[in-house]
Amino acid sequence: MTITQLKYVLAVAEHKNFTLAAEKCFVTQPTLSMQIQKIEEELGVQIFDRTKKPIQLTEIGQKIVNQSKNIVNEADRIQDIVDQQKGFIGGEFRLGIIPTVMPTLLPMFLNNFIKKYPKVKLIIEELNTDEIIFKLNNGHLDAAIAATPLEEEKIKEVVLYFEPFVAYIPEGHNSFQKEEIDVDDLNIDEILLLQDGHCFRDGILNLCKNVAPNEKSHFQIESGSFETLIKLADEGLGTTLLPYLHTLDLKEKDKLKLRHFKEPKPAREVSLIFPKNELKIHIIDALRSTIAGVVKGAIVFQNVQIISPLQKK
Amino acid sequence: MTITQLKYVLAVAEHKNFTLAAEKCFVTQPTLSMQIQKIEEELGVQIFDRTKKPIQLTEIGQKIVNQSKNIVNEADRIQDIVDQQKGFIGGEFRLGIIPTVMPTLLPMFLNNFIKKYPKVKLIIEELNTDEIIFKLNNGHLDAAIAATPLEEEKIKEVVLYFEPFVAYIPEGHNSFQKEEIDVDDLNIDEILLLQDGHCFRDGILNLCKNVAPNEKSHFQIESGSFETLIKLADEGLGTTLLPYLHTLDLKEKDKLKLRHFKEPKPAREVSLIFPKNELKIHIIDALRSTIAGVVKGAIVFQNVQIISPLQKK
DNA sequence: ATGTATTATAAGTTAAACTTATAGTTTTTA
DNA sequence: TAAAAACTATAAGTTTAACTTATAATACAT
Repeated sequence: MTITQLKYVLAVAEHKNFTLAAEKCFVTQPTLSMQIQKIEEELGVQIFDRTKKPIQLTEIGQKIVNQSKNIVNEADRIQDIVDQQKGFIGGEFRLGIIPTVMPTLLPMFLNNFIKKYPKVKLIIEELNTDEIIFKLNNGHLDAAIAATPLEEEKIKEVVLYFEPFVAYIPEGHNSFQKEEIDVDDLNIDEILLLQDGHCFRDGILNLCKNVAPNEKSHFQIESGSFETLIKLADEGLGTTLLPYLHTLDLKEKDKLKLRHFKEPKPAREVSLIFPKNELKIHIIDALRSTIAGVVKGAIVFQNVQIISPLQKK
Repeated sequence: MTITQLKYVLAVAEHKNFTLAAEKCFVTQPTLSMQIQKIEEELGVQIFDRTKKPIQLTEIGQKIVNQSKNIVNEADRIQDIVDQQKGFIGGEFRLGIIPTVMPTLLPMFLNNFIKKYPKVKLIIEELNTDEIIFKLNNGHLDAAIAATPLEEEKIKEVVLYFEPFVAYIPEGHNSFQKEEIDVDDLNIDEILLLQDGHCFRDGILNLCKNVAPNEKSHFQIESGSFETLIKLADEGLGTTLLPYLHTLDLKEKDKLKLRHFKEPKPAREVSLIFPKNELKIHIIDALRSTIAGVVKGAIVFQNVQIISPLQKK
């Protein structure tokens, strides 16, 4: 059994097709057929059920594939270990970003980063906080950008910036006339929230003091995007909260409905998080400094105080 | 980079000697020299410092070795997965046993087991509970025998037997005259304990109601073996507690100093514990049934009640 | 049925791993 | 300190494994 054979197995399992998998592995199709026959013979089991079209994994095959992913992943880390020792900044780097940060932050730093570190191949994935933690722990992500603190045992957090929340108040609302609003002016029942799984939601819930943290809101409409929430608010269904960077993209007409909070402004802490083993620390640090550079110009509120640190779920 | 090369690296790291390592790998010494040069060249680092005698790992080499252990270990599990599917009972099986169970239980079942399952190569290691949990979680043990419940997330527990505690009271002691004693007759300050790290100690501490669980005993002599404790007790330094199976080996003279507890007798729960993935479940089940068979004849107390289940540390 | 897509087999080539023989080092010991 | 011993590296040649090209076999679609 060789690592190469395991990679072939994974390729076939992924593409369900020997010919295509062979291309992806940069070998010919007969090579794949032979090598997979060989490992099947060595183990004494059928990994693939070739009678089905497209090809299917057998029950035992699925288990072998799962374990093979571990092995191949662990093997790839050897090179990471060496790269870190050498201070080499390059290779694949898998970065997770939460949905409420992705559209505003990514365009700000991506171009800068890839120009400055052309040897790094960034693989960026939009994931919610739970998925990020899972994938950081099992090695399928090298780092991620998420709202913190998370207080996860094996994950280190480095704060990138504090982003204040801005209230979006539709015209008919009784707080619309105020220039600045207070946290207590808003009630959890009238705030439109993102759907479950977005860490941003946790932040907002903690922000609203008049609701016990684990008491469930009876409000049922929860959206996956701020655009939807804004439209719902405009329909008179409530108010919503936007992270500051999101408000920069609004239409001028909608910007009139924004109301900043009085000091101390509620804010979220956005951090770069990564496994404590610090395997790719050089790339992580390059990323951190690049983001710090672009954010400095965008976030005008320097001394934001956090009045509601996000709690770990 | 191949799994074979990683095994060669591990062999050299272990034996600090190419010639010996080559033997253990069933290849000639030049093969090892060449393959290790090759992986060093591929990674672009020196794994071994050959200027020192015996050969030493470089700093980066040590990291590579640690990661290689993971990879080789994970690779070996592929065969385990296949074996489980086939119901095959054989191959290496690494079993950890806590020190206070080892000398009494192992001789009882080992002979039976190796006769019944000659294809299994048992590798038995005496370890304390913390080490066992660590090694079960990282795959360096397949199963273990320990006092339970541990309530570890990734570990499953199957009770083997309940073993009552028996008090060992030296002649001069004021409880020596009693035929049966009560838990309350003993005080933590006078009980001689095993040194820290032995889970048995936790059991005893919980047993003594007149001491708060996290309050430290001011008694300083803690031994690593029951033989020492018995001698100390005979010197008038206190009493001690012995698990029932240990009392069977005592000299007749010492057996006179044993006092059984009144019902409900304090006891410890001894279990076979193993990772929840149940990779080698067939061997584990073979082990469980073998031990159950021999213990049935030895533990005469059938309906022992546990009055003080061991707490997780 | 016949063309198409896909996998398996056969034969031959290339490359990798291994062995034997020996040279070069360092350490031990007389 | 010279010789022996212990150990690692190199060289040359062999064996084995991996890979390619060519083609056969199989399943699927129209």
